This record gives sequence, C-alpha cells and structure tokens, in this order.
Amino acid sequence: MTASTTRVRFAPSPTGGLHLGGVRTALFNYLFAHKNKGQFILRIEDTDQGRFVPGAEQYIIDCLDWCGISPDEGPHKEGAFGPYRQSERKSSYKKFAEQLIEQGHAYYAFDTPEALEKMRDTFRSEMNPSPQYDSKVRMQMNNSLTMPSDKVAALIDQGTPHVVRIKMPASTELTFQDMIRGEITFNTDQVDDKVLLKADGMPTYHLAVVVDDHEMKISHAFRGEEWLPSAPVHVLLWDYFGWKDQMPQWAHLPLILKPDGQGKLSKRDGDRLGFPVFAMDWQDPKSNERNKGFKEMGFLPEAFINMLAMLGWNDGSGDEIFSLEQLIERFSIERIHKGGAKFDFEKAKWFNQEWIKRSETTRLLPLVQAILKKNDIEASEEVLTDIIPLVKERCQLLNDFVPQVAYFFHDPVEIDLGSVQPKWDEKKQLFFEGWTSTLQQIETWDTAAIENTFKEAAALAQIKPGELQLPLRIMLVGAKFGPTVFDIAFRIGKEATTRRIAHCLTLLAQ
RNA sequence: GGCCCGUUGGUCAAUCGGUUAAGACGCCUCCCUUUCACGGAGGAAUGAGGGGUUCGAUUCCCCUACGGGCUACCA
Repeated sequence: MTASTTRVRFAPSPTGGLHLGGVRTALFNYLFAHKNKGQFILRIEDTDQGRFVPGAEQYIIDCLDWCGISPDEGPHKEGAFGPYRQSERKSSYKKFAEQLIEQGHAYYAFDTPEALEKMRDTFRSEMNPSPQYDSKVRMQMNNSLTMPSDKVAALIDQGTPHVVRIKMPASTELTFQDMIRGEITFNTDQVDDKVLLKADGMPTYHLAVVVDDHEMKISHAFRGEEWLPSAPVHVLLWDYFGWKDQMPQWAHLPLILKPDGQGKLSKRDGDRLGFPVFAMDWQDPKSNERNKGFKEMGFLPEAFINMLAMLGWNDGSGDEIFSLEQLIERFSIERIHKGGAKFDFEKAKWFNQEWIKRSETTRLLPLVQAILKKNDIEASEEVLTDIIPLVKERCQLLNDFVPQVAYFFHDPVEIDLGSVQPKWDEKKQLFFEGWTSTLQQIETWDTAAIENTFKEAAALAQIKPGELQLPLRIMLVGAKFGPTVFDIAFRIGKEATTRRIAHCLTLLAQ
C-alpha cells in the first residue's frame, strides 16, 4: 500500500431498516477510520430500482447519527468524491463496462430471462442443481461471443435488451489477501460470468463497488462474509482496469447469527423472539409493516455500539465496557473473529444496564423525561435530578424508568394487597393509624425524621420494623420494588403519604 | 450438488506449543437488604471426532463430521 490516507466506506442499499450487522459494519468502518485519522464515507448503493425504498436513505443517516458514528462524507454531506448515490453515477459505469468489452474481458449478452431459465433447466441435474452462466455454457448462448459483430451492432442499434457480462477466464487460480482470514484462493471455473451492467443501464454491485471504491480512493473495504464468494470477480476487475496496485485491502466480517437454530440473523427472528433487529424503528412505506428498533426499545446508543463491537471483536484484556473513544483507541482488525457470533439479547440488555448505571444523571435526564412524557408524566428537571440516582441501577432499559418512577408522581393504581393480607392483623392496622397521625406532627419532613418516627412507633407497638416496611411499601408504591420506603415517603410528601396509607387501610379493612 | 469460510462451557469469548483452559452474560447457592435492584463470596458448565508433527497439542498439518455463506439482470 501507498502512504495515502485511510478511506473506508459503508455502502448499504436503501431497501429497509438498518440491521444490526449493518450497524456493526458501519461501526468497524468508523473505528478504523478514526483510529487511522482517515475518512469514513457513506455510499448509497441504490442500483436496484425494484428494491428502492423511499425514506430508507435518510433513515440510515439518522441511525448512524443516533449511534454517534456519523460519516465524514455522504449524500447528506458532500465531499470531494461525490456523488455518493450510485444511481447518480450511472453514466460512468457504462464507460467502464465498454472498456472491458473492448479489452475482451466482457461481452454483451442478449439472453432473455426465459432463455436463461431454459438453460438452467437443460443443465440442471442432481450433480449440478444450480447451473451457472459460465465458461462452459457461454458459447451456447446468445451473446457477442457467439454472434457476428455486425449482428451484435444491429441488435444494439434496435434497442434490444442486453446486459454486459464479465468473461471469467478458464481454470485460473486467483488468490487474494483478506485482513481477517489471510490468503484466500478461488478457481475461476467456479465463478460464473456475472452480469456487470443490467438491461436498464444500471451497474450491478460487482461493477459498482470496484469503480466506486477506485474513484473514491477507498483504502480498506469492510463488508460481510456473504461477499466472499464474489470477491474473485472484484479482484479480477481491479486487475482488468489496471488498478490492482490501488485495490483496497479486504476485510470480510463474520456474520451475526440467530440466537437459536442457525443462519444469519434476520428481522423475522426479532419478531419471533421478541427483540429488535434494527437500530431504530422502521416502518416500511409500502407494506406499512413496523419493526421495533433498539433506540425505541430503550437502549442507549453507547450501550448499543458497545455491545455490537464486542460481537466478533475484543481487545484481549477481558474488559467489556468501552466508550466510543476507547473503542477507537483499542480497535484492531487483527482481533476480529473469523467465526460468526450468535446474538444474545440478554447480554445486550446487560450492556445497556451497565451504561445506565454508569451514565451521569444529566445524560439520562432528557431521555427519561421524554419517555415519561410519552406516558403522561410531566416531570421537572429538578425532580428528576433528585430521583434518577435513586432508581437508575434498577433499570435495564430506559423504558424501565416509567414504572420505577411513576409512583413518585401519582398514587399507585394497581396495589398488590395480596402480599400484605396474609399477615395483616389489627395490631398492624392500629400501628398505621397511629403512625399516620404522628406523621402530621413532623416539622421537618425528611427521610431521617420519617424513618425515626416509624421505628419509634414500631417499638411502641412491639412490632419489628421489618414486618411493617413491606406493607408500607405496598401502600406507597403498590408493589415490591423501588428504593428505600422512607426515601419515597420523603419525595412524595406528607399529604400523599398519609393519603396512600389511608386508602390502603380502607381496602384492607374490607 | 459445487465452491468458499468457519468450529473453546447454553451464549460472547481469552490462550498466539507447556496454564489448575481466563473473564463476561445467563443459571444456581450464600452474604448484604425483611422490597426490587446494586454490590460481595462461591458453584455447575468448554477444547466436535479421528489421525499425524512434536519431549509436549486447545494451539501446527491432514481427514471426517457439523455449522454457515454463495451459487439472481438483489445487494
């Protein structure tokens, strides 16, 4: 490699929600770019007009922004290498395809979809379930290799639909280096004559990646392992164009697998097993199908990317909680795994809990405030600043703040009297009646004062304070959770405390 | 079927020929706490199988098995 700057790219297709694996690919790109003080480019691969989904591009940008891994260049942030949408670069691909034809490395093919299907049918056998358009069959097909040149010219003049295919050399060993997997060798006999330019004039992925990676001066190319089988086509193309010395270094990332069973993780698995697969909520504009995102599920972006980084990579130290800055500092391609990793939602939630625990109240406050508002709880900054530290270690997801905080704002609706009734007796009833009236005389309403009167009253009534704390908790919170009861009584105030106790005493007396 | 990639506890994983095979999640027990969490102390649980190479293999090589990916005018 030359001493040129590091330039990497994340190149998604705008076809739907942004999958976990996609975010991780973007993350690794981002980490590598920042570690090497290079640039991180977003390129939109929208060459398949049939699969294009409006809104998906902006959604991808929003997801990356939310994750804190925004690109340096992209359709939303023009740099010196635009345009960053492949559909807008259409004209340049044709030129390169024609160059390949002139050099004898590609050819025009006029076969109709029906003709291709017929070819597959005739060659299909038990030994060869999926016949390819390759060196063995191309001379029997309808293309510029099998037709006189004047006929080819005539067909093209008439506007006959045609594609451009690469002419794979026969029986050639092709070797390239992968930064994660080392040396990888293919025999060209195994790869078919891939379509380079489609009938609609759009390039396929194969032509577009090579041309764009070259024109955008990409130095390192990260992509999913599913691309490995077509890598020889790309390597060959770099060679044919005469750019081989500028070819990016490849890194084929391991896949993220289903938690159960096998295969790569899909959005269906999320629906099936009850966890998100997309970074943020995504609603398909055509089907209106809605898929939940990690963001809306209550994940902190810090936790989300931390979790993703640890799926297929680690720094060898045993540490697991890393900020984005720490990830940049410690990231290394050598420590990326070769094998796929099964996604574990439980572990993902643990990462989030760790991040909630470690986050400053000021970080959490606006997020919690927004979630509460959605649940019809208007909470001031002052109050939340006071309450968040009390409950944050009890929350795995940001949404958990709702039940953990709700009883500070309104009387519990559901009251778990079942936990109290079995051991409830008149003695306790009298205790609470008595204590409620002594509460009225407390001058400085604070946690210590409340706790003191409670313990004194308990001693007087000859009941262990512990036996009374659970009932009190149920009265104030409605259930068995939350911080110390006296902390809660202090925050909700004297009036609410006595009201909630009285209400429960009435219920228990029935 | 073919090709390519992979394989350490249930899951994420450390080890870069010599260790009692780390650590984390989850699970279980106990402590703290008469709530829920947090925290602390323990526990169960791992090198797919078979051949080599080597004084010595989880580690290197080969075979098998298993898993995954690809095999579209989708990316």
